[in-house]
Parts: sequence; C-alpha cells; structure tokens
Amino acid sequence: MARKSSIKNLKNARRAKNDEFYTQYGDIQKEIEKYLEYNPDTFRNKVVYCNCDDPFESNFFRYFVLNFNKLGLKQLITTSCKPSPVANTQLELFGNGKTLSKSKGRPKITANKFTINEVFDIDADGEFNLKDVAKQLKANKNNEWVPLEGDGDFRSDECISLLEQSDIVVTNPPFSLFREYVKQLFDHKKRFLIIGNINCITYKEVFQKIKSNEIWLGNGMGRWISGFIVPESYDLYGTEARIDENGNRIVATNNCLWLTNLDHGRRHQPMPLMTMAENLKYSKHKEIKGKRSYDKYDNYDAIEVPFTDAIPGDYKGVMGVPVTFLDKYNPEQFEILGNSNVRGEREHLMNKKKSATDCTYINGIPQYARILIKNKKVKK
DNA sequence: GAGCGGGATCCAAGCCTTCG
DNA sequence: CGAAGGCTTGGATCCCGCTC
Repeated sequence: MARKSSIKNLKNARRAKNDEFYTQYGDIQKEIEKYLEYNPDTFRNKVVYCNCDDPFESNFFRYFVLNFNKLGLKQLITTSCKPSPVANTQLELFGNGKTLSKSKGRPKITANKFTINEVFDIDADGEFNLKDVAKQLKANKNNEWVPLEGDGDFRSDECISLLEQSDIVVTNPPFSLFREYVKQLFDHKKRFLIIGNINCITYKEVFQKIKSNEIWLGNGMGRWISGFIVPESYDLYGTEARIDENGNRIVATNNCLWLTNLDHGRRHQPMPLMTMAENLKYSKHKEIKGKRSYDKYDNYDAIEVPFTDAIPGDYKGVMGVPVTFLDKYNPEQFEILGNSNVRGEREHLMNKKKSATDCTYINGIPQYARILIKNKKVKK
C-alpha cells in the first residue's frame, strides 16, 4: 500500500509523543491579524499567557513582545514546559545568572517565567533576538525573568496560579496532552487561541464544546498553518518537509488548525451554496457530479456529502459532512447535530434497524468521521 | 469488585488531486 | 509544474459492560 510508510510514522509518533513542534512567526501573525480585523481591541488591556513556550525559542513570545504596544497588552507571561537548553548558553546576557537558583555554587538551569509589562523600542537592527529580550528585562524592573520552582508543566500549581491571573492563553500545546490541556482551560474559564490537530475535532470533549458553540475553529486549517519548526533530532522525510532560508527545519503537516473561543469575522460569513440539482450537475467532484441523487447512509437517516463545498443549500434534512466543514462553519447558517465517530453524539440520529455503529456506512462501506448537520435557513 | 472480552477510541504527519 | 485543497490511515490501547 502506498500509505504503508505513513502508518509506520503513525505508530512511531504514537510511541514517541513528539511534542517539540515550534510554530512559525508568520503563522501566528497571520492568525492574530484576523482577530484584530474583526475587533481591534481583542487583546487590549489583556493579560496574555503563553504557558507552553520556552521564551528563548517561542515565536509566540516573540510575536507578543514585538506587538505588545500595537495590541495594547497589559501584560505578557510566558512559561516554558521544561528547562531551556538554549538558556544554558545565553546566561551571560542576563548578568551572572542572577535570577537563577543556585545549587552547589553552580547555576541550576530550570524552567523559566518571563513577565513583560512594558516594551520599549527594540534596537534598530531589525532583528528581535535574545539581546533584545535581555534589554527589555534590564530596561524595566517591571519586566522580569525568574526560574520556576517546578518544571513548568502547565498543570503545576504555580502555572495554574499564573493561568488564574491571565485573560487569554495563546500557544501551541503539546498534542500528547491536548485533551487535558483543553479541559484545564475550561475549568478556569479562560479565553484562548491554540493549535490542535484536525482530529481533535472528534475528541469527545472537544466536539461537545464545538457543538454547543463554546469552541470554534480559527481562521484556517491545513495549509493555513504553513508548517512547524522541528529540532535537529527530528528526521526530515517525505514531500512536505524542507529547510527554509534561515536553516530552520520545517515540516508542513497540513493537518492542524487553530482552536479558539475568541470571535472572528470568518465564522459569521455564510458559506455560498449550490442547490442539490446544481451540485449533481455542476459539482467539480466526480463523487457527486452526474449522479441522480446524494447517497444515503445505511445506518443514519441522512445524506452523505463527501466534500464541504458540495453541501446543498436546499436540503432540509440531516447531512453528513467531513470534519473539515468546521473550517467554514457559520453557527447562524448551520446547526451541528452530532458526529458519527463520537459516542453519545450519534445515537439519536441512527437508524435503529442497522447494526453498524462505529461510523457511517454506505452499502456496507464505512466512511470516515462525519459531522451531522442541518441547514438552519431551509424551511421545513 | 476483580477479571475478562471485544468493540470504540485515538494517535500524527502525510499523500493524492486539482487548480492556476 | 508548483501551490493549494482535501482528508486519511489501522493497530495499540482504552473502556464499558458483563460474569463470577
């Protein structure tokens, strides 16, 4: 099979739990600009907390420092999930490692906390680097760098205490702890903008929140996030990996998305839709085009819509659509009824005569996860 | 309430197709 | 022909419900 190698990767990834993917500056900027377009005050007077970000490497930290005044931030807090290997070599910039705890006379490298309350002009070299960070820290007593007591795990007491102080959390959390991470955000009723894998949509906890419009997708998925920077140790292979002009090792996974509860304009734009008849005649998808009608599921009273842009604008019943539909989802236009792959979210839609329960079926052939939706605008 | 069996869930990084 | 769009993939582990 052509996909054999990807299955191998899948299994390796499952074992390795590789969480060291760094988000690129341009991708962060591109996404946040969209919230500002919708509401320029989205971040004004807010405390932003990046709780999975080594300040020495994180572009989230870099973005929020460089745009601190433009966004009108009240404060930026950044904590790393683990001790930074980079910090080790950069201590002299901060003067004798003064803020580091000492152990047997030698500085003990720990996880870091950076707090930025005020940002002055960055030196005019056009680059933002560790020197600039150091300058910010030295320039103002309100800005500080201190070691954390523990390892900087977002679940630790000290990080939860920082979470309590913050208004908006923005980061790319470790995927292997994603569900726990989201739960914590909701437990503490925080606003957030985070990166997740497309399949997180089908996590039970996440899907329930999407259905109830407590979580929604950001401004794009897939290639909207152009890629992630991976460490040296990461093996680059396949057609989507590259090294950029700065020597960064990039993998374009094309399977990630922004997840948020900050409002933005895209989710209020209605999807343009063709009628069923038009789709059957003009659709660019051969699975639809030329057919007499849309397929019906064996085990659901709903029609199969294999591509998001083949959703008809004149069907009043239940439609099964790919999870990528959520990228275009407008809650004023559509209602989400369930998800064929989430237990507890599908039983009410199933045709009880059929036995297969794990997904939607057409003529006995299983389909991938489908979100079951209804068009709110079509009258009964 | 421990043990067991089998179906449900879940993992991440591509690959294939179409477009311009 | 490069860029962008669209959505898999299948086995290890989890978890639920049943039996003893």
